[in-house]
Amino acid sequence: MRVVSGKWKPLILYFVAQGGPTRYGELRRAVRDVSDKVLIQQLKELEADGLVKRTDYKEVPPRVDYSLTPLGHSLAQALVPLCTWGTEHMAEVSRVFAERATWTRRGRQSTG
Amino acid sequence: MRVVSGKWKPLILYFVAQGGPTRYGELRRAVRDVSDKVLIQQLKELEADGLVKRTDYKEVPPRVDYSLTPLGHSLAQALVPLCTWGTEHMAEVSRVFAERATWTRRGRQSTG
DNA sequence: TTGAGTACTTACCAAAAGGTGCATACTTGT
DNA sequence: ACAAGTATGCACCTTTTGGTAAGTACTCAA
Repeated sequence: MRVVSGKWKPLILYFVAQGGPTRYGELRRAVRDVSDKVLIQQLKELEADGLVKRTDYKEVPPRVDYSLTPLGHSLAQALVPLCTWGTEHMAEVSRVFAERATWTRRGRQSTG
Repeated sequence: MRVVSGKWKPLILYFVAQGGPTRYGELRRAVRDVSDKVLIQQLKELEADGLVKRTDYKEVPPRVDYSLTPLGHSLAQALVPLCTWGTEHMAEVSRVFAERATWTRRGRQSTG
């Protein structure tokens, strides 16, 4: 749980798993709404945990890409059923979530 | 991801899945190291998300138990591979983690 | 010379998450 | 009378997480 917890980590794993080695800029555009700081941060953590590999081509202008390690691949596999669950039950889950979001703003409910 | 994120939620799901309807006190002792406040809080969220069902027997002294809804069961299923992954790669992952925990305290590394 | 693109880093800030300790209302055991 | 067990609630605080805005060193195009 510790390794995947991070607002954007599952999404990062998803994109890197899909596209093979992925450049930083591509990830940045793919993930959308993530800031540089956080994206870098999560990539560093994934790298430190041995899930992704960072390759620096030492070119100028800079070129770097990220790919999954074998460990990362196995994790991506293990996440598939969860991803499927999310997709299948998205409607069900986000419906109750939407309801909550409504009354959460103005006080407690009175569901007797 | 939103539904399972919470320091103790996976563990709660695990215990409730294992033992069938589980009383609050049992959970409390099973999960260990969780505070009342947080345990209750996570249970309420799981309930609000439709994953667990709370049954209050209206007795005195109070008796309440928690069980999985069908949705909760399906989620527990989807978590199995991830759990397995965690178990299988625990050594690998926690080794790098331990190393990091060491130098993280005294400054950056210089892995050239 | 200005602007855009590359892959980051840093300082600062806000929100979320989790933890501690105390309170409740009632019963059972000593 | 007093402590312990039952399932919570509340006020307060710390830690963790994520976000914003700016800066870096360098190249290419206008």
